Amino acid sequence: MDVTTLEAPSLEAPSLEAADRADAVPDIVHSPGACRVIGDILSRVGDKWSMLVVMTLLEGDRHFNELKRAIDGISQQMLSRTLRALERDGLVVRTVHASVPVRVEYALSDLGRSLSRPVKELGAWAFANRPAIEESRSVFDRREGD
Amino acid sequence: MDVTTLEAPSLEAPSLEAADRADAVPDIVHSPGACRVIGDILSRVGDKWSMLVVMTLLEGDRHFNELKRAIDGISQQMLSRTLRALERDGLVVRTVHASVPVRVEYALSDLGRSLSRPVKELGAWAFANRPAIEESRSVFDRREGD
DNA sequence: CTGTATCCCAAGGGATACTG
DNA sequence: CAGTATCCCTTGGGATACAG
Repeated sequence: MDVTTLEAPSLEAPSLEAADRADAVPDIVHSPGACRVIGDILSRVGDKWSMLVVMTLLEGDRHFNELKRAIDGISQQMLSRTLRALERDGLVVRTVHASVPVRVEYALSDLGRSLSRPVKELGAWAFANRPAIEESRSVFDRREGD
Repeated sequence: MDVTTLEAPSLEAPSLEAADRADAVPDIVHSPGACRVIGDILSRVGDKWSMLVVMTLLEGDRHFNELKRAIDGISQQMLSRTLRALERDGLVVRTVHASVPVRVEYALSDLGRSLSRPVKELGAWAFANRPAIEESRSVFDRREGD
């Protein structure tokens, strides 16, 4: 699972079967109310913590502090909020083990796992194109500085 | 391009070739600095306006007010900011036509078009699973109300 | 250990008015 | 037409402290 392997995937040659599938996706933007829906889902999936939690849970179930340690950078507050939001949306399943020190396990639901697919694609895109984006930014900023 | 066709795609049977590809994507979360990168890209791509602009531009080049009208709901302010951010990141190309009433054309760059693929996937997921999410929410909220 | 509550600051984002 | 600037309110999100 080396990150460097990410440089390769589908930048110019985007694994045609996948491209195929994407092209088959109707243009949802132009349907009535699509903007609302897109905005809605994005505000859920689009915040970094949700994605990070989902991606972490992809590897297996985790307890609260395991998640906190794994994601690190996230505050208790945000982890708690994020998990409840994900649970509410049915993406994450919360299981309380009524042992002496209470343990709570978080796991992805099937819905959550299905989300991981497009999310990974986006992550892969981000990783693959980050150099291009940063290059573009520095060029832009340099021109601004004239 | 009927929206209803979106109900179908890959909920339980996620178009296996696509699932295949996603599984082939390395787990970027666990590489050093991955969180920062993901968060960074998400804050760019994750805000609804950016996505909406990209998806609108997918159909063809647009002028400022054409975009404003097409997306509707967006303020001048945000459209302006969003376009500049997208331009800075190299996702959108801005062309000024020095005619009498100044016309500015916005178009997707190759990078922008490549982004549209994962973005569409996410949009399709959102649309396909919205019913499940809303169902889950209402169940969750009802239990809260006990 | 697993949270919830409070405080508080910074960023997001709309409305409006003004400029080239 | 294509913006930039200002004002101002809402939301995101961190730190800390407290509770089951």
